[in-house]
Amino acid sequence: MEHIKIYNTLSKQKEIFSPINENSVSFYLCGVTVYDDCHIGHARAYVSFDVVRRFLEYSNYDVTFVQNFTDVDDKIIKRANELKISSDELTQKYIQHYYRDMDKLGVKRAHKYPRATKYIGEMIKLISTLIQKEIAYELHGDVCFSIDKFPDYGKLSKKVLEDLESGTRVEVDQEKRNPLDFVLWKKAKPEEPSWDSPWGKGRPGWHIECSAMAIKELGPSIDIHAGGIDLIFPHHENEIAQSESCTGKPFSKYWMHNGFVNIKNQKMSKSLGNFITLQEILTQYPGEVLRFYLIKSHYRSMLNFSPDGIDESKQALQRLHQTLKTVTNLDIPKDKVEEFARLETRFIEAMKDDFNTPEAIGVLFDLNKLINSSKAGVGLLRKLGGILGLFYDDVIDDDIEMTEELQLLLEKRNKAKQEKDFKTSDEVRDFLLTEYQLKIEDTREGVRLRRA
RNA sequence: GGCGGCAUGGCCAAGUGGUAAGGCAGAGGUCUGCAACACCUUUAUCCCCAGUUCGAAUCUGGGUGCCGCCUCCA
Repeated sequence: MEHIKIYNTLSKQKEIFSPINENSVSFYLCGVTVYDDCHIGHARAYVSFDVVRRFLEYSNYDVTFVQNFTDVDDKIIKRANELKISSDELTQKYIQHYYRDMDKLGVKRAHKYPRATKYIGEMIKLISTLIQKEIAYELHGDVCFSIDKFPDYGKLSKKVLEDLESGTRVEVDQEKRNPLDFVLWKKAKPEEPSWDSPWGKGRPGWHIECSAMAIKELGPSIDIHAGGIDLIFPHHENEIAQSESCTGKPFSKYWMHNGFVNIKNQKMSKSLGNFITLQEILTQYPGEVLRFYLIKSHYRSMLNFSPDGIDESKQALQRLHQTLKTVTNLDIPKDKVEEFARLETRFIEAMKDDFNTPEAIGVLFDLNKLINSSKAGVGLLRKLGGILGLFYDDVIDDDIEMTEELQLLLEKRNKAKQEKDFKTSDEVRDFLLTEYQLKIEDTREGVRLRRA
């Protein structure tokens, strides 16, 4: 396979990836609304597309990666009011938390993190254009997008308008021209952050920000636009409608969407309240273990979260690390060049096929076996792991604080072992296990403590 | 009600027309005072029924079960 294939939500099939301009790739990823901590679902999205980005970069594309922060929104206003702080204070805090969590997961920083509130001017321009073109209309200080003016409406989500209209869950505002028309600009209510506009004080609707930021930072037509599967409708559908109506150009060539993280067979989401924050999980597991767990299944499939799964991942990842630690020869032995090359090809082919990380990880374990049996060639493992964003930490064991007491116990056991007083040495081991929940392992590199 | 996705060994998970990758757990072995770790070896015919085909987990039709979207959501 020569080309990278990407599953495009727009066509519902895998397509050969061919960016608009030769070697450069413009990549826009929908970021978080910063009113709360990120959970495992967010991690999946950002890790998934981090892998996509890394592989494109590995394939010599010059990637410009932009990811927004939504820092104006109903939930932000509500939360800020509850906490009696400003929206700005609230969003600053969670933006920092975002960086903190993603750094631990080894997610590369975007080239730019535009924030919605810094692009109000751009949004007003877009909305004005839409009004001029009579695609948008004012309604009591709000501005709505008239979906009937965009014939392609529904092309991303494959929705049929009539079906949507009959849906019982769509709240019908009688005055809208079409019940499905969405708000571009919201009239200000008292006590809310607001900006001046040709239509009076107000704030932007949700969808317009991404159009404004993507167009401003990456141009009217971008290569890849990505986000969670839940954003397909209405968010991305609306982005397409407003952007393409405005510029007259295709908004994004490829649309990529990651599947959900479920927990107990139910979508993990803030509204359902069944989420586990990254902060929580990252106190129990190293970031790399969670990363490994997430990319162990394909980014488009559903992932049913379970702690057992993470334990399993930890165990598996540890084997790779062990090889990295014990095999020191980076070079591939001369008589096994072909065998190594075959594995490398398999890995790259898997990645080229819509970023098949589970398959690629499978190859990593075959490679692991080959390296161990030939006691050499560990450089390739490090390289391929790097494409997946693994091995950024050399140690994945939890840090165990070496207290004086622990130190004494270990010395006592060592001494007993040397004197072949195994009764005492076993007592120390049992003691550590029951009192500290720590396991002792005698490795070639010496004694190691692990959490039981 | 409309639209879409999924169903592979005890668990997780690739494969999507040519006779089932990989991981975890389990078993056997090497190592070890014993363990653990690590390493080596080993373990399935793919939800059900009918059909297409020389050949299907992979295609078609019909079931059953689970999930998601249609409202803010990665």
